[in-house]
Amino acid sequence: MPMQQMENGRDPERNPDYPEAAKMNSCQTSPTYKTGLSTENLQNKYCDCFANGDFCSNCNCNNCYNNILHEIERFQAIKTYLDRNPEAFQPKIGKGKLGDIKPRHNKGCNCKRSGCLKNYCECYEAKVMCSSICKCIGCKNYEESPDRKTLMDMPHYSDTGRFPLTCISWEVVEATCACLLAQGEEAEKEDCSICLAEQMILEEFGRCLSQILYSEFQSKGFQIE
DNA sequence: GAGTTTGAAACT
DNA sequence: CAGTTTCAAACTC
Repeated sequence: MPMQQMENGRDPERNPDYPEAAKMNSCQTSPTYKTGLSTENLQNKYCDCFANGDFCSNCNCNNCYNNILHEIERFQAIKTYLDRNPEAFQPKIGKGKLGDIKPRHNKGCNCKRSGCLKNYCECYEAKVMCSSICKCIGCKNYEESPDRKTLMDMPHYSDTGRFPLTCISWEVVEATCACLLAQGEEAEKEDCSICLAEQMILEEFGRCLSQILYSEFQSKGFQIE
């Protein structure tokens, strides 16, 4: 393959020999990248697909090297990043310190102006609290923050058609898991079949969900029929 | 949809 | 390590 063709990859504007590329750039949920993954342009950490260790597929990126056709270049880029930072491809959200239940951002954020209450903040975007490893200024994304609570209580479900997640606290999650475990143990004690055990656990999960929603509606003053 | 703001990542 | 630049997403109008 000629060098120019290699460099232009599957970009239909730059490489007329890849007319099918136009069909492939249909990324709806993933981001759109101008740089893609290029051996010349190692700023490829801007690409979430690459950062997550995934191949680009159905993205709109131009001159993309993050695909099976450029496996060698991709491998070299991965190696470069791992040499520089062995944790480069680890997920950003980890479990925090040993024994911690709540997840936290592995590197922490560096927000200066958003108060960590907008999606610019990686912690806020991942729905985790900022922690001691964050270097943010004017942080309002902590458990007792009144600003955060106000934001969480905002009825944004009215325009999205969804309910806020504030009803599902970690305590609720833990309680639900405990109920499901107890149900599983009971099924085991009674020597139920796997099929029946699954059914019992699912039914218990349904009851838990109902109770969560019931409590949430009541606390918000909704009428329950 | 265009322009602005923001912060992560890369670079110096 | 700190300051600067680049980039793409979030946000605003």
